[in-house]
Amino acid sequence: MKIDKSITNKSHLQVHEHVVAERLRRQRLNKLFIGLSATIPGLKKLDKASILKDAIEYIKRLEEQSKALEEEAGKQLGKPKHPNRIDTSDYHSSALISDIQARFCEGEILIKIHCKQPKQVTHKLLGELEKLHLTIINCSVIPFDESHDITIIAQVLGLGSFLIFTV
Amino acid sequence: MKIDKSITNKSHLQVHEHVVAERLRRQRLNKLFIGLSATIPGLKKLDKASILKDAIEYIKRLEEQSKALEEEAGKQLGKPKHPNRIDTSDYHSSALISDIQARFCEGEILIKIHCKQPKQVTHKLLGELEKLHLTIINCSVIPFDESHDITIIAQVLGLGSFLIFTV
DNA sequence: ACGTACACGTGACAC
DNA sequence: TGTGTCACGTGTACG
Repeated sequence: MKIDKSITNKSHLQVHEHVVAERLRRQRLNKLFIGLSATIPGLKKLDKASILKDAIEYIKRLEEQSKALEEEAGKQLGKPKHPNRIDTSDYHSSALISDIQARFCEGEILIKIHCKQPKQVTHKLLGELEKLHLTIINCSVIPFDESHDITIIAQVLGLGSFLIFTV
Repeated sequence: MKIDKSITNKSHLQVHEHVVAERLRRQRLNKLFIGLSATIPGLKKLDKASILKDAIEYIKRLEEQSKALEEEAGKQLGKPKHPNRIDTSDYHSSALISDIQARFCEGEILIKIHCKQPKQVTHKLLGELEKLHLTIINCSVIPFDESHDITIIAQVLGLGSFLIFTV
């Protein structure tokens, strides 16, 4: 049974370009398969299905491991549920700060705050730092999206550690 | 032109089984592709090539992160003297920086450097950040004791985490 | 002989 | 419009 070539109005040249393109695509895919298999350690079967399967498995393992390590790093500092998060209810109640979060690591603290009135907030914060016997090393205020980001670096007297306030 | 079927002595039933088997294999592969794409966060194109490419990329990112976290954990347990210290020999060899130390916590990195020529050092650092596809959020330079302290805040593209360079 | 895996060319669909 | 991606059936090689 003869197939009518006229229904597909592709020229022979176009058809050949199509097969060439498909060839290129295939070998591109295969390159990626090889690359993926190279990134996976302990892979014995170079079967495509095995590559994909072990890739999924490996990614999940890495994610669990990373999460576990991060939690462990956080636990070493005390607070279990939200690692390194400290109480910031006092600042929230002042209604001056739209968003604040804080973390600390090894005696260093990082606090991020979004606020509208940087002057009042910084003044308040510097007062708090004063109460805590902290030495201000650096303080910078930059405008960002109609509000401000403030970064404060403070140092604990006596201790060598720093407090990093990124407001 | 008639094709001689006798050279391939497969029965019709056998041929059809072959077709079915290939179909099953294909859909098994596709299931794995879907599964792989599900394990990769922040994946927009569901293209096969993109899935493979982003999978490789993501695995490498996770490996680096895990390695970093492991080093951190190891140093915290084993060497209590300078926790979280990373290799800075490259910068030391430049003789531009008198002292540098780096720490990181929860995907955030803190680097402290003492240097005499802040311009060159910051330029060098910003170049490195550029290479790492980091977005510079803030950069401040303050004079201190005849040298300078530089603070750089950068953000990892795609990730929500920050890199804090306090130079 | 059988099952499995792969590359190939081809038609179809989408942007 | 063509450029890219996909699924399909088929031939073929390996264990």
